[in-house]
Amino acid sequence: MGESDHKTLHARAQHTSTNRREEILEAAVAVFAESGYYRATTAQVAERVGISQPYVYRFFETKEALFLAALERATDRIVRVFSEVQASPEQLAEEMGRAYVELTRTHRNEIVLQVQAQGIRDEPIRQAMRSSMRRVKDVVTQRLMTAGIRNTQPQVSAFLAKGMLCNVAAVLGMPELTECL
Amino acid sequence: MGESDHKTLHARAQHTSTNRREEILEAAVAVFAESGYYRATTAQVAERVGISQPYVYRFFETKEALFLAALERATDRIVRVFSEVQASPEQLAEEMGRAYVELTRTHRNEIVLQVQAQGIRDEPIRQAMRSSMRRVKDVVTQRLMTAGIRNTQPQVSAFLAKGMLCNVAAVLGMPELTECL
DNA sequence: GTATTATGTAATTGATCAATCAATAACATT
DNA sequence: AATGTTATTGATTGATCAATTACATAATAC
Repeated sequence: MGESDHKTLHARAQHTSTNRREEILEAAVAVFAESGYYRATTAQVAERVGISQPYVYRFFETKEALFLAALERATDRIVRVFSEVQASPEQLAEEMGRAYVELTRTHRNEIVLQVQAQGIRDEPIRQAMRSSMRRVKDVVTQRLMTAGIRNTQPQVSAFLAKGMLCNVAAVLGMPELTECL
Repeated sequence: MGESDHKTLHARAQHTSTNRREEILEAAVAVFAESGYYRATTAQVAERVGISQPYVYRFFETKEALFLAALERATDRIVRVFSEVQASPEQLAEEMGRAYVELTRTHRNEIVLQVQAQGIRDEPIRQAMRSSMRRVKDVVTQRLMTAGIRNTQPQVSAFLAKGMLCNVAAVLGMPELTECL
């Protein structure tokens, strides 16, 4: 569905509709990551932005829709990071791994969101997570293939596997799990 | 903490206190796995056992305590499975992998519980999950070391990583993620 | 300078649940 | 029968929240 709807993009940080949407989304990432999808309240999100709770519903139809948007933003960033890594074919996988570890530091909240969403049983969220996994798998596959790496699939799987362990390590705060990757 | 409290252990499947506890725990695994920790209600668990909702609280002080017990049961089984695998040193890791994939089929619900718990932000549950990861890591390390495998840590990490991807594949119902491991 | 739209809030509702409590039924033991 | 214990429930409460409604104010246009 729609997400790019910017008419007004003055340099000034005005409270335009689009800005608000962004602010809310950013607050949502933080609040959901901190409290988890179910315990997080729309009031918390509102408070963080400095608006009233009902006003959130001007921008997102439901709490679920808000969460899905936050989740998509996280997936977008992961895909973007992978697609932007520059390295020689021999070092590509390694560099992408490094970039991901970096991501778990700079945008931990978005990673936390992904791990949370993996465990959520609501069908729309499960679907979003399946889509997320597919998108990430696809970009990794495409990059490794373009780099001319043979027998791509096992490499991709191993790469994703490491990513999943990274995630858990980040979420649980257990860096020791990640050391020997 | 305490769990063995059996005075009456007739062959007969009476409604002894211990039996009830087990029944509730088993129901809880299923209900939590199906609905997720937060959406699952103690009433659902009770209904599944065929008892009243308040009666659940005779056996578990809080919903959280019930979830923690269910989670521990899941971890126990994983650890047990790994500790019981028999194979030559060269095939040990491979066989343990196979055993785990088998586990994700025979006791999917318990695996689902683990993935869910990874994303839950309540401190007692996070602690339980850290403990769970440590226990699993320890048993894998111990087995690989005992089998005389050199440079254990990287092997262990790679093994755990694959496990995490297995989990996600199982939870999201995406077997294709697991094929090329 | 009034109509209209965008930006916002306060107040409220309707539903859901975890948890408690007082009571009862069923079963042993003496 | 009297006494005690174990297993169990119905009724209720207290709190939390997503979502709605109805109202207010500021900006823009006409």
